Amino acid sequence: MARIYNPKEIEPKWQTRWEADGLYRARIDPSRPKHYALTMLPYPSGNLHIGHWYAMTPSDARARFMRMNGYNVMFPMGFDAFGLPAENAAIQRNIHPKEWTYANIANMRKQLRSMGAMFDWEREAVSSDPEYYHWSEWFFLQLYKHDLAYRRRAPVDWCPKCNTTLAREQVIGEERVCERCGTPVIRKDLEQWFFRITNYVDELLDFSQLDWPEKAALMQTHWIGRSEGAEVVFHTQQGDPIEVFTTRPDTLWGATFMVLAPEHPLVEKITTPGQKDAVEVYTREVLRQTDIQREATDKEKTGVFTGGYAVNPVNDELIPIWVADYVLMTYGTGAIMAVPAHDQRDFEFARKFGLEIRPVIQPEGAEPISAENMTEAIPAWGKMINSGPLTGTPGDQAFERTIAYLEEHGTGKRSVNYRIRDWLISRQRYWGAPIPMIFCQECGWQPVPEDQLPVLLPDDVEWLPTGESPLKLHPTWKKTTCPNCGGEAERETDTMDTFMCSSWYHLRYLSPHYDQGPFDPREYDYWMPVDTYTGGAEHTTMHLLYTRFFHKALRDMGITRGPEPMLQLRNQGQILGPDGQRMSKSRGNVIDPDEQVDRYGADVVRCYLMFGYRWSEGGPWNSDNISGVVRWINRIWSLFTEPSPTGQAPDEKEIRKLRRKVHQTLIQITRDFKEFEFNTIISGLMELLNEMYRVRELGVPATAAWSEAQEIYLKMLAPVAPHIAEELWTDVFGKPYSVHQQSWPEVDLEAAREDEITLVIQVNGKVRDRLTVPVGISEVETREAALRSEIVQKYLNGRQPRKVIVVPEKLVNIVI
RNA sequence: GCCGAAGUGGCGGAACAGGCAGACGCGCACGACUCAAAAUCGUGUACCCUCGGGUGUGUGGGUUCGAUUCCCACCUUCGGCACCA
Repeated sequence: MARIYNPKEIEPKWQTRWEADGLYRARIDPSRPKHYALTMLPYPSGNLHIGHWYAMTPSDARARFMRMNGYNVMFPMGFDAFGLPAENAAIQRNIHPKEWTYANIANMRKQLRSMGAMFDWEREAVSSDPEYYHWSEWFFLQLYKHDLAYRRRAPVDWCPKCNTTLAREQVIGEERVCERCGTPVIRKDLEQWFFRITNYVDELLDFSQLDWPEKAALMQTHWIGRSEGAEVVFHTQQGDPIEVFTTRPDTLWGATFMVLAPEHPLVEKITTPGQKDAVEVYTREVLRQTDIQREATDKEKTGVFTGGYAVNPVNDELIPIWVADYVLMTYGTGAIMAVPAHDQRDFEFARKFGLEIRPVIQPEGAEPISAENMTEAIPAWGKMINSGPLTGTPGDQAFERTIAYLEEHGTGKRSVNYRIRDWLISRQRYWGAPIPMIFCQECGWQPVPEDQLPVLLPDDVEWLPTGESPLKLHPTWKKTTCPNCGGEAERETDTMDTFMCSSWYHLRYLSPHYDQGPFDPREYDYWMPVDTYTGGAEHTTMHLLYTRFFHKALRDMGITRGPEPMLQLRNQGQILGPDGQRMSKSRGNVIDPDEQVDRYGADVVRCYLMFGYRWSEGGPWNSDNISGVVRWINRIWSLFTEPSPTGQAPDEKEIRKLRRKVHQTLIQITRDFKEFEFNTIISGLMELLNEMYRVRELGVPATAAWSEAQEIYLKMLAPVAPHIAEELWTDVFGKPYSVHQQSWPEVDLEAAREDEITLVIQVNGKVRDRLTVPVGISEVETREAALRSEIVQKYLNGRQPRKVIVVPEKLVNIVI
């Protein structure tokens, strides 16, 4: 009796059965190769988004494919559960962040289960659980012990809406807005905790061990921003050294003035009494401005003369020292030598304030440069001119020879600068892992002893409308004793950046309840590193950079091993609303996955998300296109559950054709899984189904080839549509449970082989004829067959071809 | 401004070593079934055409017997960076 395809019945049925049987439990098994597949964990915002489905279900399909290929696969899931939205809910709706977070997690677990993914829920980790953040704190202490965590007063970015500092990476775009809430950040001078990610910059620039998208490596490379150059020491007339960094030491003889950042510590000292008022007015004005105003690249250069002079160490010339806000205190030394002839910014400044412009580089083949005629700086490399002893040095040697000259004379040295800053991890918020440090008036900052971890967050907290951290306001929590002298002391009330928690979650999945350390070393030895990591490209310069740093720092402490934590990375694109805009509640274009699952079933939603897009690109949700997938799934159901026509004798040729299509599809789909090309996996399965429908009418269903096709079909379907595949395999066909424990089918190359091919005949590059020829036809035979073609004869019209190109088993091009 | 990626039918997309452009699907048209509609099934579907053929993968050039694919320039869209010395 044919049944109707009813995903509402079969999907929960199998989800329950798989879970009860522990089908997806990942256990150490040294006899099998392991595969650690990881997809970025969600923030428990309350509801799963269709974007989560888009990111996770193809990852799941691929993890399932790896499992069928003999790998012992771990595919864990958890929650990045600390963070500001929980506190905002607390302030707005008077719900405790813990309550809000854990209610959301409970809901999202349910939603995640409806995907039918092979998550191993026994390995679930939640970063806001004390048993998790115990070890976030412990990692902080290890970094502190190894001098990779330190406290420093520095100008930092502050989000006035979130009431907290942010890492440089969390300030987005030219508008310099908060990564979370989009509010423009302001600059504050604060004492904060930092991690020394800059100790690892050179290693972080090495991507040779990684199979990552080039784009991701490039973004990290740009973010780190390595520049090679020289450090040169100038001296003021009073004898104070001013260090500058330059990428163009070869232009040193063209330095006609110096510029200090307004915050530079020497500004006050070198300013002469006559310039004092002007300098003070200027610096005060600059410091008043927002970063956006100050760092706008199109604004006209401003600055003021200090009255002081410095000596250029290569020619002993006195050059004026200016203060200007186009020099940033946060990069290099906060001071520059200005070479207006060869740097556009210095050029604009010099023109505006009438400072000398002196060309010292003559690029090859260019007109001789003269200061009067220049309309812009000449940044190109070239022969050194007007450069004392180095005059005449060719462009390709200028850089090295100048550095050698500086080192010989003790006035400078080779130097490398980076754009990246140390990672600011202090957050003035409640809902995060406490920074386990104690301040004692006598002993200074002291780490919390490891046996006193975790420092627990207090539950009894209140929020003031000012948005100040409740930890700071708590009456007793911060009061403690100094671990060193036993005297009265105070806890650090700042918590850690949540990126700290997510820098090691892949390690917590190894053993989420282990209490002797952050993870069980036996699990580490078997499962790490992560073999395949998938997620959004927006995490490239934050989470992914932090995670790599974390792994390398821990490796140097002997905690982790190997060069990298995540070997292979793939980024999926983004699903937009049906209007092509980013989905958001305010636009009202949000697609709710629960609704879609309710309407079509999880298998259809999974397959549509795989079929409709290039996974790496994404695109707008299209509710029309899903009907193609609905039809396809229904046609699978019908073909596999309805009786096939009988009576007709099978045709050998059709049997051969079916087997060929089956095995060709298997080859194609195997490759597509490896390459993350999910759309052609589905279209391949659609094509094969169409072929099965075709031969069904031709007596083939009574044959062994038909049974083989059905079996291979369900195995290939299993990773993408796990429920219907299981239902058909186990319940309809009565094959041994579970389809998800079957091996990936073996390709029969003989069956996949074509025995004749369509030879394309071109005349002058245009297709004129097609011939059917046997596989293995020789080049000579191919050529002759093509020339015998009537159509070719007509074009030749008795003439000899000028040239005949033969591509074996593909094409002949006859040039007349 | 700098760096990078991408532009293919009405639409999503395929073409994986430079060798049949448009697989698969949506949509549309026509047909079958039906009193009718939906669902389902079948056929067709890049454009132009005088039915010989001609044109066509953002635009213009180049390399090649042959280019969606390689090279150069430009346009558009998206992503990253942005006074980084």
